[in-house]
Amino acid sequence: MGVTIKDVAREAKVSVASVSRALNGGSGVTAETMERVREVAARLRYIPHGAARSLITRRTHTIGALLPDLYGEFFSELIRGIDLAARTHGLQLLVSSSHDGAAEAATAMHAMQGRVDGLLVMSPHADAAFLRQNLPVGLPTVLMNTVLDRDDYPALSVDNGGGARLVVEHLIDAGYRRIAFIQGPAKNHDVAEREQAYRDTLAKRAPGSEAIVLPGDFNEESGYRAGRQLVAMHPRPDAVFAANDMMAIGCMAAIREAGLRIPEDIAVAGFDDVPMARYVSPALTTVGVRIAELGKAALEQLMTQIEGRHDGTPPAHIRMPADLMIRASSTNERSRKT
Amino acid sequence: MGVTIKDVAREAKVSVASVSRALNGGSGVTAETMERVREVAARLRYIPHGAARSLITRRTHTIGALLPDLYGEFFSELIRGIDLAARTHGLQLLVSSSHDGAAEAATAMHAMQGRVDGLLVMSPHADAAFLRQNLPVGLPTVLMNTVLDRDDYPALSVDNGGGARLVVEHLIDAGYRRIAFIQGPAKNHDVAEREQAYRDTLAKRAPGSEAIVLPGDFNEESGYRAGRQLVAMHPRPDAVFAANDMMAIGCMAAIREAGLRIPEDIAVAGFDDVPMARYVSPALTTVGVRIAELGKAALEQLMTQIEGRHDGTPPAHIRMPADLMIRASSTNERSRKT
DNA sequence: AGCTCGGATGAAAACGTTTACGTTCGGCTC
DNA sequence: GAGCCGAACGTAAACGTTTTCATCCGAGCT
Repeated sequence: MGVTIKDVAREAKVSVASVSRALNGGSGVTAETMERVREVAARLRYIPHGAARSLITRRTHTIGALLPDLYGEFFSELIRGIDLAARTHGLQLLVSSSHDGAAEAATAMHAMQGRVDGLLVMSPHADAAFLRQNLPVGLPTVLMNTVLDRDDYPALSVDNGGGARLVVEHLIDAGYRRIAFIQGPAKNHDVAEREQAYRDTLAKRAPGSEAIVLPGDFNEESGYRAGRQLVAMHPRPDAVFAANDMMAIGCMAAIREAGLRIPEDIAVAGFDDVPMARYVSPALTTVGVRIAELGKAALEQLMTQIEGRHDGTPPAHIRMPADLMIRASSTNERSRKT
Repeated sequence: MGVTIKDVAREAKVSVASVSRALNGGSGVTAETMERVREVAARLRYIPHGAARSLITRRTHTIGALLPDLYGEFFSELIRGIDLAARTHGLQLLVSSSHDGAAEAATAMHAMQGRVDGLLVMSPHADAAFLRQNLPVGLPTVLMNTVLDRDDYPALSVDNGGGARLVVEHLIDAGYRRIAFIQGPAKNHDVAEREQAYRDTLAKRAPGSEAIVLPGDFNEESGYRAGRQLVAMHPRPDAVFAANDMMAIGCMAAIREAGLRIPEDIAVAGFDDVPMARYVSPALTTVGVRIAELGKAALEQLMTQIEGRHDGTPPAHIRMPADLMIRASSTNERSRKT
């Protein structure tokens, strides 16, 4: 169907080898034949067949990204960071998302074999055993936000613990004491780290107070439900820290509906700093995680691996710093309270 | 480096042909040898080489998506729709974005050759001549939001004109008369359609009023700048229709800063219905364009083309309906005004 | 017993490239 | 003018699969 290198060779009256030389480096051919070949190739609209080419060069100029989802600001931002970095290296992006089950994730990984030069993996199913079993051997891989018992692969992740600690410290410093926490999806490792830091910081910095934990699933609606529970509690919490921004926003809606003021009656904080966070009113205090930077850093890490510059050092595990963004939803100037 | 089919064949003491048969359909081999081959393949962690396989099968199980950008709600949503549809067909997604120039877009297209079964194209550079010149011949292609003089390729696009008309009609019906419009990027075709409909509707439904057009570039900040200009005008417009939601939101900030009320002093409307639109206050009147559905529809269209069911009918050009979402930013109950 | 038929298997071609290796040929050095 | 060297070019192998075709073998039939 398509026009191949042979067609060009025949038309230009040279061998396929010369066509290849003329179109690539250009060394080893006369300026004249190169000219002629290029002209013919353009006229015939010859475009090299990617699969055939990468079969022999062992290079695909593509990197694969395995993500749990594509929905929402977080992944949008992550992909953007990866894509931006990828195109400075002249790479394409093969994305695969929404692996609900481990089997599906495995299939996606297998499908990458021979089509990518390296893999960026963010998957809830990606424990060490799973990876060892399913990763194509010898394929450079970098993990993102993945819990790993051993340091088999380089990994990047958000400093969930540090971010959550900053939030709780900020709330305590602002005088809030009964601070609730809204969880995310059950098996999410990021959430677990945030919750742990919430509990630890609370215990350390406000010894008398107890942890108040409500369920959630990262969606706005679950934040709304948690907010409904929250306002009905006795005694009522005076601050709430949601495991992500969307739930915080849902929670704010519930608080407003109950006729309470933010932050005078209840302060609200989130996690992620999605663009929307600064537009809701009051603007949402949250943790900025520089997601695009994480994507970029992960790709750079992958590139050093692909280009074979393993300097013998064991694979690094980098934590991306998380910044506290203090906004109106928690900046009530009130002094201590019981 | 990787383990190939030959390794499996040697280890299982059969020919590569039998390995291939055992691992694929399974027909043409004894149950016993199939068992043995599968065991060996699993033990060796054999994963077929995608490029080699698709070189001969002429199938990649991948579709390419050429997008101008990945940033923001619009593309996030679009990719999600495409991805969702793709995975029901068992397809991977090869994305390529941010082609600033035509040359870059052409390179991206060429890189797809031999790596995808079909192409989804959304590009400002994609006029008919460009496509004819750069699209790999014989590669199924569907266009999205692309202006085309002839009906060479099937295409899907948002009903920009219809959506904009609904907004302007709504504003006029609500009693607004001095309605301004904030433009998007200069060469954007969607924007041009929206602006045209704005002008037409205004002329038809509110004959006395004149068009007031401010520059913008789709970013929130340009909306803010337009808002600053807007509030300083004499006479001041009493409504503003931004070519997208982010600019509308920026504009709202400028209006609020000027001490004016929305919608009492100035009504605001946007386009796209990004998730944020319902969370700003007042909630933003806008046009919902079902972006994910557009992506899904485009992919389905592409699939029928790939599977060779061209039923002789000329390629369809489908318009996705746009729904007016009336919210608080424009629902001031005021009767006519000069 | 001889024949045919069909299923399991292996050898080899094919996919479209790149590249190692020969071959040719022109020009240079002596 | 003979010999040599290097550049240009063609031939063919290689990449890892799938698939066609031929071969082999055992079972069933006459």
